[in-house]
Amino acid sequence: MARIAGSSGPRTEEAIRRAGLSLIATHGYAAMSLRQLAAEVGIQQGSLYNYFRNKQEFLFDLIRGHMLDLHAALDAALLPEGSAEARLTRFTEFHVAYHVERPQEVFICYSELRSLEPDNLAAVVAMRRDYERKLGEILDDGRATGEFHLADTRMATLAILAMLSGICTWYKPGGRLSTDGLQEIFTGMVLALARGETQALARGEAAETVAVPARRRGALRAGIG
Amino acid sequence: MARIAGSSGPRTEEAIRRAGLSLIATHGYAAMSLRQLAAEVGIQQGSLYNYFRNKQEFLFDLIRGHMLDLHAALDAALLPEGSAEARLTRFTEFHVAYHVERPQEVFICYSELRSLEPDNLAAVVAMRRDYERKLGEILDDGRATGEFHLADTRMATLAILAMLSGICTWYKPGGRLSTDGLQEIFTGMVLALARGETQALARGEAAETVAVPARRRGALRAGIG
DNA sequence: GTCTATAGAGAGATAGAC
DNA sequence: GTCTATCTCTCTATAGAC
Repeated sequence: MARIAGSSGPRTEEAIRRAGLSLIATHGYAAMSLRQLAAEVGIQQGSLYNYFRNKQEFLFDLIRGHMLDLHAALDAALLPEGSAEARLTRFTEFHVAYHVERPQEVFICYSELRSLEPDNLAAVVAMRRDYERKLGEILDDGRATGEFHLADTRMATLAILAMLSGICTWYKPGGRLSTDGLQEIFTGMVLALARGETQALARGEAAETVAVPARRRGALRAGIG
Repeated sequence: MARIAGSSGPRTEEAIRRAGLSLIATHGYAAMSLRQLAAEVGIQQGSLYNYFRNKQEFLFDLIRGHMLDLHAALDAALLPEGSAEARLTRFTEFHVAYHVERPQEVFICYSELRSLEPDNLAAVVAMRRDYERKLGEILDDGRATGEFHLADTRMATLAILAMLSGICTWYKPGGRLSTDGLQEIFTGMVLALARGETQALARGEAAETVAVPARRRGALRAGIG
């Protein structure tokens, strides 16, 4: 990635941001060296410190910035009123579109929580709780009105978010499905899940206990040492 | 973690395995140093090389070993015949139980794929494809028999696996729900999702385009430099 | 099989010239 | 704002005594 010599602060900052997102999403925060990052941007490693105080702060800025964007975008997209089904549909459409639009940032926000120092982690977790709460309220409302039949709205919240957020682990631009197509398919699945009401039927048919066998022995390379 | 001095190969091996799972699940492969690992086991860092040739091989052994266990356990648990609903129920019960039983290993198998070298990654991805295929066949069969009404069975496969595998990111032993309780709740949600058939209803109500706003400017720390 | 000691490479971060 | 140079630390991996 060649670079025009000379000063160009804002452009450099944006280039660092983009290169960082890409490198962290691909290799992980701990595995990305600042030398790699600088090379990708086309500057020297020491110059990075004009843009952050240390590597941890860089990660936190990326994640916090994304969370702020996400919340602002969600608040703008959500329906303030309407049926729970309509609101859940809107939530799902938004969530899918956002994940398709910025898969790297979303992925990092899940996968690099472990790399945040305690204070930074706490700040991000609080924002994430808030996001979960907004979905949880829709599900609770829908259960109260009888639109949804969920055994456990907290589990449903986690299940729906995991299902939708999984998109950023496999989505590639230019794939078989458009954003619209993905929204329609996932909206259908989420609504079906929330409407539920048929939980008990099939379970009796296969309700023997499913045991998980014990771990194999000698897991590490046999024959060494 | 104190240790009885002297030789004890098999016990040391198991201790390394367990400490490695814990450290990698907590901090990640790249962030775990072999000094940390050795300290956790109670041996010196150089001694680890009696148990693996290098750090990468250690990771691959952990992941491959887990995938072998997982496949063997799934094959033992799956119903060879029966309705698609019964087979999907059984699949879900198994998957939930396995994730509750070994959350660390499962988590590593998702989160550390990025840390595998190309050949090792290819081997693991192939095993994972096989696992997805087994779920995909159940969904296809159910759609053929009319038990399931899914717009896209490939998306449903990914969605169900993401939803179930998310368990290992938040499950802690001794929580509010037992394994049985989780199996029942998740089986209910998976079956409701698969039965579907109501996709188009609510969508018209909230079908305006949901736009994702542009990225904020100045994402990195303002005012530095 | 475990230990001590160390080689050799690469990491994050800083200083000062331009 | 960027560069070169370097400090200091930690990392993986190896060698050889016991």
